Amino acid sequence: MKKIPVAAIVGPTASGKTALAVSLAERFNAEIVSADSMQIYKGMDIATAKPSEEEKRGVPHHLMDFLDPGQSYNVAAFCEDAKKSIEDIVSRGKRVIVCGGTGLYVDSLLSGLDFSAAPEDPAVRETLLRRKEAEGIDVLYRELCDIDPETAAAVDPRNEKRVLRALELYYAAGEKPSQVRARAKSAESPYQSLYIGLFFSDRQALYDRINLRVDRMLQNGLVEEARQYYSLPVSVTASQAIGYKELKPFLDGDLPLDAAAENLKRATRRYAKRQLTWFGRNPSVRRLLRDTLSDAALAEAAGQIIAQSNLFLEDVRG
RNA sequence: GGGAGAGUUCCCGAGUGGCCAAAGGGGGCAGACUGUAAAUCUGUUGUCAGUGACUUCAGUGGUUCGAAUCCACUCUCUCCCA
Repeated sequence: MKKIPVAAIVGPTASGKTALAVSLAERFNAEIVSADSMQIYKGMDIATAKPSEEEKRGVPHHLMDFLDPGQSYNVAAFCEDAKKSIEDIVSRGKRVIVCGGTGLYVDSLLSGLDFSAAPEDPAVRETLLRRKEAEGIDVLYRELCDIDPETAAAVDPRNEKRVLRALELYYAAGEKPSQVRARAKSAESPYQSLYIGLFFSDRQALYDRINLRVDRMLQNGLVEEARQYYSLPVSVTASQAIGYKELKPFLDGDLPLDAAAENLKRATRRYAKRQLTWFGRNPSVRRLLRDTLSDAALAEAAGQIIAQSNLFLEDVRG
């Protein structure tokens, strides 16, 4: 079967992925599939730097702004939804550009991970959670060591989420987590992907952009958005968003706004660093040094990479 | 003017004679990452050569085999009485 060509724009937050993706979409007659774990949520606009209609310039964006913050979401759901979006786009003869900063989502999708092989089991999870409370994570980790030394070796004993998930996999699937995961990985990817990653030779240049962006968010009403956000129930997934939890102490009157804003900037910088680490280790990412490049110059450089790769040469429908 | 107290490594903050380059936290830096991933977790953080050396605990001088820790004076800050 012919693989579907997909260009992926990745990079840290505030690096200019959104604008770049829109430019490229216009140039290559593409639509955008967002791979962002927070921009999926409705109402969380300012904090997630969701592009405005104007910024989208008429380019359709998929998997953005479609879920209520009360709903949980995860990689598996993303991969499933993204697959459908891509099929839809391709069926209409358009190209696909995946754009987003959630590395796990992008990589899982494009590498064709089969999550049906690694099921989720809320009941098992619940039981494990309760056991953790009662017996402690150490006991569970030792259990994992007995069950699957290979997985145990790769998981830090103190990383409760990972220990729990590994055990969940075992009790839900009935076989070693390492085997389950190997199977999930074995499926061949339906995509032919070209990663373009935005990087900075000068870390401070990125941090300056982040700081500036947070200031703008505040000017644009982030505080009010945070108030609304806290007026309704939020899912675990949505509760992780950077932008509200940092402002909470201010909303509660425990911290002045400038201090809360500083914490928000710091949280964002750290997030960006993790993204840099994630995408930086991927050898198939074509690096573009963003630094002081203008949006136009950046779009031109990225456009050339895509053109030279012949990724979008053939008719998608083949 | 008189009295009380404090000055520690990027920051906060332990340490009151050797086990102190100095707890802990914060911050920084680096890394991991397969159904919560904007999350979670790890390592590292005086300098230099890599089992050692060197410089550091406001400053100067002193006591001692040995001081961040004791003494004297100096500087700075906080507080109380005038």
